[in-house]
Amino acid sequence: MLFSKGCTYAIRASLLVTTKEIKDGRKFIPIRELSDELDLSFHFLTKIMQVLTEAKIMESFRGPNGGVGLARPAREITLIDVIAAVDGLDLFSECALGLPGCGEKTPCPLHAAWAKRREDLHRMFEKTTLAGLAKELELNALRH
Amino acid sequence: MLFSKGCTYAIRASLLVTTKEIKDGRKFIPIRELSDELDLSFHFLTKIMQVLTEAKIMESFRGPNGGVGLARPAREITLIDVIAAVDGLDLFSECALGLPGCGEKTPCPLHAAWAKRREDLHRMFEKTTLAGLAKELELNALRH
DNA sequence: GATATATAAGATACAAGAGTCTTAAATCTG
DNA sequence: CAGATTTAAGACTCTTGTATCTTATATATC
Repeated sequence: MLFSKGCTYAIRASLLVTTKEIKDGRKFIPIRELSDELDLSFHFLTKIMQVLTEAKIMESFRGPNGGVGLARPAREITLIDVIAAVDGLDLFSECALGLPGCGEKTPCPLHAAWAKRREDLHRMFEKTTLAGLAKELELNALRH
Repeated sequence: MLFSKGCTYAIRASLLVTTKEIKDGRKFIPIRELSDELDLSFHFLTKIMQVLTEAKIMESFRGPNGGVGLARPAREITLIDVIAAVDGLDLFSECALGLPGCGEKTPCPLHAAWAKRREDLHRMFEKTTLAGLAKELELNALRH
């Protein structure tokens, strides 16, 4: 898999928070509500949302009417922010063959081809914002 | 990581077998020799080479002067063959968010962007042969 | 045929990732 | 203030990937 499970859960949950914030105008969404709708473990998602909170991507609030919400406007949060917080950015800097010395000066035979593509992937995830994905989701719903 | 460790070892070992076959004209290379030169566990590499042998990418021969060798000409073995045997091809067909229903008809918001790139990656690994990588390695050595 | 060499196969051990559970702390409501 | 709600934190378990070890089996050489 490209991302760890935790990372895909983080992306899906962030996106759900975004749409709820935009459509319902709510500031904090209970993690229980997110885990129910995404059909995944509440406790596991809690741990992941804590990581996003530490990374200043989310804000959290305890007690009744509490939950998690975006710490910044959805158009200012990119997928790279979420990926970096959960999985780190090794994927976008590592050699495809895991060779530590591989680089421009001493390339492995796959270096040129992979470096080009991993940078393209990095740029794509950097350009993709939660607001953009939410918009995309809405358009898909309309088309069905 | 893009590939499992076993998969990167498989690629590196296959490539080493290729260069030894081309340069020294030997048919079978002992796994011990490969693990020594690649600096990784002999027993682990043995298991991986068994997978490649089962997949008809390698041939093996026991006893003195035995070892493993390419089952076909190096220009007919692609990286996709090796990757498919060790890690499988899920990476090139799966949704980036791990959503089972994701596809052209019911796309997740990342579908279009990721599908394009994962197909490009697939084509690249499909076009890359062991012979091509060995050639690349030789050119790199000349440039240093 | 005896011995040494080398892979084959499978059992076992270790580590990391994924997921669960429990307890604590903060906050709101009545 | 009491009780309900909700996140925080960390211990714990389960599973999977990674790695090692042991015992077969096949082959070549002498």
